Amino acid sequence: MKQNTRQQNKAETRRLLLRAGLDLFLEQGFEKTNAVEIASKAEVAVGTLYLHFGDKAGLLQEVLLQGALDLHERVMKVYIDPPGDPYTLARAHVETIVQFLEENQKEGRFLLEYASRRDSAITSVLDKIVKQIELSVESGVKMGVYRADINPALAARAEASMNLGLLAWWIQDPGRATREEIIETLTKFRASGLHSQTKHDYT
Amino acid sequence: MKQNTRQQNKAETRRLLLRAGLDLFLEQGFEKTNAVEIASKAEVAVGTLYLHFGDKAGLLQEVLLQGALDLHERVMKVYIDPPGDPYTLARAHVETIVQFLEENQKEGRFLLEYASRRDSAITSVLDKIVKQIELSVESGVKMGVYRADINPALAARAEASMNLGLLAWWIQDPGRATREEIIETLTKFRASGLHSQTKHDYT
Amino acid sequence: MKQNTRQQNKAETRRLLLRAGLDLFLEQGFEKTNAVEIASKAEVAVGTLYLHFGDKAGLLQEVLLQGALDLHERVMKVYIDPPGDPYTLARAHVETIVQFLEENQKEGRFLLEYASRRDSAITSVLDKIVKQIELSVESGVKMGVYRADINPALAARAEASMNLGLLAWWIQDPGRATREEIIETLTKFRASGLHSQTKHDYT
Amino acid sequence: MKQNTRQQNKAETRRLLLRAGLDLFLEQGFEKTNAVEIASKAEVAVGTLYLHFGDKAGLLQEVLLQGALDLHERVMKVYIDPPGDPYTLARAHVETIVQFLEENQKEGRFLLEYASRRDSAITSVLDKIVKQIELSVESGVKMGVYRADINPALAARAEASMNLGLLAWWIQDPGRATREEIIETLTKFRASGLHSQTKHDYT
DNA sequence: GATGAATGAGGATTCATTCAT
DNA sequence: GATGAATGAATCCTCATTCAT
Repeated sequence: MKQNTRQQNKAETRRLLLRAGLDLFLEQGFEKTNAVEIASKAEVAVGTLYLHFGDKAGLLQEVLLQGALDLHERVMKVYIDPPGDPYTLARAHVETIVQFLEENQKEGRFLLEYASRRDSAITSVLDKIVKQIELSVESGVKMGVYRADINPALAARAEASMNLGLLAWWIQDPGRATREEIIETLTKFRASGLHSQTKHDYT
Repeated sequence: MKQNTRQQNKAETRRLLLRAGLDLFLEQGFEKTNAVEIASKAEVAVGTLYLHFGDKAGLLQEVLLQGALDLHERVMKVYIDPPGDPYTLARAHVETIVQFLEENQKEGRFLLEYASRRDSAITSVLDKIVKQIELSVESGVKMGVYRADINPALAARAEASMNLGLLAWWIQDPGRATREEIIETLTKFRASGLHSQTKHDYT
Repeated sequence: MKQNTRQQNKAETRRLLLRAGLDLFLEQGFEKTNAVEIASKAEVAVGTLYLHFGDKAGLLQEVLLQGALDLHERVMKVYIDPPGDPYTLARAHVETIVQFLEENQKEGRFLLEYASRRDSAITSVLDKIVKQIELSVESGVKMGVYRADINPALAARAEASMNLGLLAWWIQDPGRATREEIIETLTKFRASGLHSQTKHDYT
Repeated sequence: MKQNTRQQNKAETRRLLLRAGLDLFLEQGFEKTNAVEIASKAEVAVGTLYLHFGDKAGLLQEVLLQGALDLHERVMKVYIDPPGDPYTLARAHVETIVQFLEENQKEGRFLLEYASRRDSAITSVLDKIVKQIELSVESGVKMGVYRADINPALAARAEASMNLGLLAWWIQDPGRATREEIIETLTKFRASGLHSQTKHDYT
């Protein structure tokens, strides 16, 4: 029992540090946030931060990983029992991300901010999401609803980039567009960019 | 004459510093690169860096600005006498960027790396490019070749994000796809994402 | 019985800590070895180290003292019933030390390493050994087998230094000389350095 | 000319740091002396220490090397035009060291203190001195004034250890013996330890 | 007796920037 | 304009030690 309390306290301390790190990294960026500040915000000693995460970068990785996993989990739910219709799937995918961003403003902003950084813990999670999109594109192509002349890996990457980029821009100042406009825009691009059609449509 | 030589030397020194800064920022990132290192690589004294750029951030701004302006100039050329057909325009836009990246690998990689940073000098240049895309979208809508139910500002931003994101990913390891595949993918998304079509197409 | 077991466990824990301390101090030096590391190597909690030895320095003292006492005990045995002949005594003294070093490589190396440190617990033990040598020198002088024009205290100190220094050097890389060569060298210096002889011998 | 002044100032700064380091390391030991303290004593900023020596250990090495080279130079002078008689050579060698210690109390004490530390810059210089003694022993053996049954390398090492050890002990409290007693003791050991004589002398 | 998470003062090192030459 | 030695505030990280369990 006692041991259990100790475990709980340790976990609680860890949680406090993760939250403090998230807040400060988001506010000021990783480089401008210093270790004492984080510890102080978490109301623990600096040493405790190093005890739990090894170094400041270790804390960043964990913060990032935590957020990325949360988002990943959400997005994956859409694919567990996916709507057959690509447009609906595209919309569900986009809506889930927007939903997540609205519920977890800080985590979301932070993730978007660091998603493009090299060597961040996010990269691998991002890759997984892209892979998932790729699979759904492939199945769409097989089913004949998506154009065959497309490279699913590239299309998936392009789409993820578009989502991330537009959302990062939007979330920095949500007054720039309504939630619905954002969802619409992204959905249209996705759905139609993949849909079968011929070039002569444009001439 | 002597004056002229001095001018030339000054410009040359500036060029050396910009190049050294670009190389090191790209290799190690801005924060991990220090002023003495840059000066040393440029084979001048640290003081000289401060003479030319005020401070380290000043050098970064100039490096970024230089690259962004070069890219911007290139992209703008496409819009001076644009092809009427949206698909061709989209392709020309994308091709120009890819071309630039291949000719200026380092500058390109660096720009893409910093494009998503808040407060970077690049942001304003990026905004200009986005604005240009927005105008072309608007004109496409007016001409009736683009769907009317689209927010040109958002579409432009979405497209720019997609370009940047996919290209950043590609340029980190060009073996991931051929140049042509990249151009194709981006062009298709752009052209079709904007083209008139109705939702029932997908049902 | 249970009490007995507890006693045994306590003694065992102490032994584990002493050994872990010895190993790590020898490998990395006292300053670069930290308490958690020692405890971890001994497979006990840090607190336990403090329970047994008060502080890190306390452990060092005990490690040193233990080794020094072991060595002292050995050396003293030679003087309990000493051979009358100075050469044989000198040889027996030297051989005992070499023997000890070979049997307790780690302890030995450690002792030699710290013997010259100021303020180490070893100093007092070393002083005792030197005193013992001094007594034997004095008795030799009285017996007329050692030259009278010598300061026994200094001679004893000189000899102890020589022993320690050469042995420390040897033990760091035993390939440098055979065991017998070391013993021979030290014995000769001792025996003859003290033996009566007149300066004109050398002219 | 200006450049020259700059050079001189730099050298002066270096000298100040070396002296401050020597003083403090001697007083408190390397580990207990901190960088700010050294810089402060040298009346420069901490950064300057790092500019000149890379790190704290770098300063220690230089201090040690400087002292060792000074001593080495002195000792070597004895061997440039050595007295043919071994006793006189032995005495000259010992006297030179004692002389040096008296003239450079601090450097001397410091050298002796650190001579036995592993991996100190001193080791290589000490090895050179030992090598020199070895050569003189070898030549003594060839000339027939030293016993043939001795390993010159070991004898040289033994003697150097003896010198260092006794001197280190003496210099810590010079009241323990007169200068003359020290010289006498070391000279006798050296001269007689090496001189030809047979074991049966002692039986 | 034993545990090990937490502490926080202390120390090493960095590096943007200055300024006398 | 150019130089580069010097600066010192800022920051990262360590680790001996404690104490509630």
